[in-house]
Amino acid sequence: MSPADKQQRLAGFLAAHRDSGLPVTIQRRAVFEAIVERPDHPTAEQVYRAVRQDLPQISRMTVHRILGTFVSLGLVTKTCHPGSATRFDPKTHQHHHLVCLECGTIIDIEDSRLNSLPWPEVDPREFAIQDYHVHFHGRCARCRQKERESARPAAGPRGAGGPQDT
Amino acid sequence: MSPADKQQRLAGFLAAHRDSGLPVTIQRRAVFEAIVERPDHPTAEQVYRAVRQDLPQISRMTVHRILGTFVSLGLVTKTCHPGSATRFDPKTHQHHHLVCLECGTIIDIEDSRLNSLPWPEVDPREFAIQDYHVHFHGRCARCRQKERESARPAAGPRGAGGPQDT
DNA sequence: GCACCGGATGATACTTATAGGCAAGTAGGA
DNA sequence: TCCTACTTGCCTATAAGTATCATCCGGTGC
Repeated sequence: MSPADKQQRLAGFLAAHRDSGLPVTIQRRAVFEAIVERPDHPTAEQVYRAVRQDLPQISRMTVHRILGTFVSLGLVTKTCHPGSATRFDPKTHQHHHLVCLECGTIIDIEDSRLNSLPWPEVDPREFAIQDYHVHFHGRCARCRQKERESARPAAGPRGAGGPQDT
Repeated sequence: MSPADKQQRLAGFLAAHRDSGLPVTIQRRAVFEAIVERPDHPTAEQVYRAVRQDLPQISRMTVHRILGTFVSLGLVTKTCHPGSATRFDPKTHQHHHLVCLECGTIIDIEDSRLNSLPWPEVDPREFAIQDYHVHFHGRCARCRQKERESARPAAGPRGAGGPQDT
């Protein structure tokens, strides 16, 4: 994330607080800075550990509460993957995800073709659709590499840079 | 689910166990029967409660283990929604979900237009996509009804059948 | 029908994630 | 600078999921 982008996100953060009448505490600022800098999709626990580098006395509970506040302010979105804790995504515009079925890594996808899908024909009295999100499931490079290495333990898995057969 | 469908699913269950060399225990059979009968997407805890009606002595641990086994056998799929526990879906063919952002209810969508989406252009060395899943977010009828009722507490929220303004 | 074996089960305790209450502290405005 | 309302940090509690290990049971060979 470029410094200019970061400044812009920070301005949005301040504006959202002003508009809602919420005070801008150093904890909120620290949590926000910790989350916008990350390219990944951290869990509350990961955010907590990152924030503790700046604010060692912050409590886990506070991080949870602040992340909840950010979600209601629309500053971050919640996402999740079966078998792992709730993750927080600093991107709020429409985008989609690649999810590794083994390690749970989430990778962002920006593909405009996916932003204009047909909405299913649902009776609006039954369900009011607001937006959608596509999860592509599969296996990331690291997990596939690990699998290749463990599949041939006797054939020299570290040999000559490894066979790039994909 | 019709009795014929259920018989077919049960046959698939038995075949999957035979093919994998796994024993068919009464616990596994009970968990499977509890999950195929449900039209919703129960959590492990809900499956546990349902199974206890037939097998009061079954442990929560066993239900978790059996559901994990079923996922690896491909008999059920895991799904999840931020803020709620992992849910299990007895449907294994490609389908999509409506997810209520308030109560977490998950409703199945069968819309063939969503089954042939363009896959994003990802370097196959970076990520091997296997399948995908579309989540539509919004609010279900019950939550919207509740909101309407709480939005006008002084205007007679129970009056004359309620204004059907949707 | 019976015995055996490997894997499954059940009880318990443990870990992790999240929530509520309350006193003390702090941001922001007068 | 002071005041007030909101936030924070701590403690405890709850829920979901996991690890371990002795015991039990399904499946198979005899």
